[in-house]
Amino acid sequence: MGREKSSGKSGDEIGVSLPTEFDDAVMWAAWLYYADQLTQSEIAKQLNVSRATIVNYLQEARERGIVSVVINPKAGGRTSVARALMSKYGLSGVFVIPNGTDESLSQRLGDAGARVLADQIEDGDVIGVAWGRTVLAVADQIALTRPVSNLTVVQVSGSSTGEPEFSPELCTSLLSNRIHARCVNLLAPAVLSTRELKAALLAEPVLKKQMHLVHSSNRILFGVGDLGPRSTVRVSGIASQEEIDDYVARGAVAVIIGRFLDAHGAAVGGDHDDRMVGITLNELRQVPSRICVAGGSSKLPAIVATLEAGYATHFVTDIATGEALLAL
Amino acid sequence: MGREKSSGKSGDEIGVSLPTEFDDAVMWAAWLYYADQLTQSEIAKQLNVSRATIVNYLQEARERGIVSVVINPKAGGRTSVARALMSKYGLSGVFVIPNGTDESLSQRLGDAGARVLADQIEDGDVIGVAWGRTVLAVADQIALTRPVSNLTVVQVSGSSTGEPEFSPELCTSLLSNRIHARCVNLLAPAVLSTRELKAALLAEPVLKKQMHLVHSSNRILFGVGDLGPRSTVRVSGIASQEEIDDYVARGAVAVIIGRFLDAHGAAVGGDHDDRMVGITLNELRQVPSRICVAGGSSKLPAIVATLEAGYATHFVTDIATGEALLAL
DNA sequence: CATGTGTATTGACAAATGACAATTACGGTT
DNA sequence: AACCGTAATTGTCATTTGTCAATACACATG
Repeated sequence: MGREKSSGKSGDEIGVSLPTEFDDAVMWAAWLYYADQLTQSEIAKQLNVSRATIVNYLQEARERGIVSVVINPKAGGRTSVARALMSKYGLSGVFVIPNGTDESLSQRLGDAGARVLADQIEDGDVIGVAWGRTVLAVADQIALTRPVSNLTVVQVSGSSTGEPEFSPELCTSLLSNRIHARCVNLLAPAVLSTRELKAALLAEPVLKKQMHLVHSSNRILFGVGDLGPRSTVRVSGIASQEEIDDYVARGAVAVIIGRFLDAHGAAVGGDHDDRMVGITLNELRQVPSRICVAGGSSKLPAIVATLEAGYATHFVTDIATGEALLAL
Repeated sequence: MGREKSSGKSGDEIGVSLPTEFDDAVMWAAWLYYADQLTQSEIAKQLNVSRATIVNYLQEARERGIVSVVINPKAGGRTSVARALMSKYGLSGVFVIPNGTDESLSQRLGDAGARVLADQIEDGDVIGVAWGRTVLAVADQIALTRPVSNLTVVQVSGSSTGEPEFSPELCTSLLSNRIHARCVNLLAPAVLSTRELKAALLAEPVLKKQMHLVHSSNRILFGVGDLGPRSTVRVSGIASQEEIDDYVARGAVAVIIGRFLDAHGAAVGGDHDDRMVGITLNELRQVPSRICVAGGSSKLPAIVATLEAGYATHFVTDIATGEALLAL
């Protein structure tokens, strides 16, 4: 009576033991609850267990992805702010989330970004991934609601030696893991000490192959960094404080995927820029679907620069930032 | 204060008025509840309405498909019964739903079938649709959780003049409507009085075109009918009681898409069969993905016949029927 | 200007739910 | 056979949620 153990060695399982064995009980509880709309008590009666057990089963079902709640991304793009942003910046998709606490902003944006990305993903996609707190939040919360096969996730900029908390490698591998994709980490530092060394490294067959994959991404996910004193770039280790100050002196207000932008989104190049390994801004523009996730008042000028120059095709933000962008 | 009216003629909407305008409030309530996991009271506070209103918003969000609960069809296929059925009948997918009341069986099967179909649907699909109570239940409950474009739904058998409650036309048009697909109704009766007339009709350019589309379906959805006294075929009007009795006398135990099968799934042909307009059993086998939805003890022999002969690639049933099939 | 009609909203109550500590069952080990 | 540690299960209670009749509101009509 009740739920059979998941040990799998009981007599009625003939032959091969399958890898991901679902407990029938969990699946059924989920079905009866979410599809048939029975109450937990009714299900408990039917399965001969206590209601509390059903609560646990349902939790498990949600955690294991047997059931998931999908919020139609089309609907998110139909709020008034989202539509205004779409027309103002010529974006093909915008998702705006409601207000919440400031501390949880990147978490909440990550959730939204994850849903937007998950919705777009198709068989055979090659998904480029940048890095940063927000990108990591997306990677951390993404979950596919339908089976997709043959995905590749590729790191689009070299690996940094600094802050490992939201490194390119971590963002890439976490995301690929969550969506069961092939993972390609760029086997190169983000910045090299000379252009010559960079050129030599990129000439290596391994890297040539990897960079080729970077350039063939059909989607890319990135955040926007500002250049304030506590900003992500300043702790990321991709450039020294002096180098960053130099970029600022030359008009930079934003960073995307390691590249610096001025107030109108034009590239701010230079020696340091030339020594960086990763997708360039012009290459970025070649990617058909470019999802930018960013929000927060401190990033406003940086976001404006990014959007104005058309680096994104899809934009995920919060309502406060969205309204501020429209007010400008 | 509160929710703005959806009249759409207020001043802040410049230019074109978009067709499906979502109320921001509904969208936000949905987001805050399902994504941010706030309680209804918290959301009510934030949006300055009563909690009861939030309940209504959330209901509306579910009804309008802004949020939907998806049950991973892969998981449904991993219950022990589903896997046993897959191997016994060589099916590539099986979904088994738990027990419930007998009256609601076709509703519940319809829900499951709808989810299985919705999960499979891809851009550009041509979906053949048979008819019957179960097929109608699928059509009635299907909802896409992601945007899919360029779908065609095509009626795979002629239109009957009998029972209009679950006619081929209704099944087809309802389904196509639900998934925003192009709808192709076969402009011909299900049965003609002579073979010659049928041949003449099928020679018509319009029908030639339509039949060509039928044959190019890449998915097909059908139910299974038995031949008992109260069965669907007997009220459908596709054949007279005498004709049906004749089929039975010649060994028929099942009907799928208007075609009669013997106990092992072999076609039971004859004059009446020759006069029918619609996909044939051999043509059916050419369709890559064939979803069969059926359950109930009275249909057991009919289902066995259908599955044994390999007419289905995917099968949706209830646990009672599933276990009975395994016990045979 | 009163009146009707349909829809959106609310408050109050009953039901359903989630959290958690206590309890029980189980597999492996002396 | 007794023991132990882990994991599943349960009872209880505070919180959250759904329902429903009553009310407010906008808009059209006589």
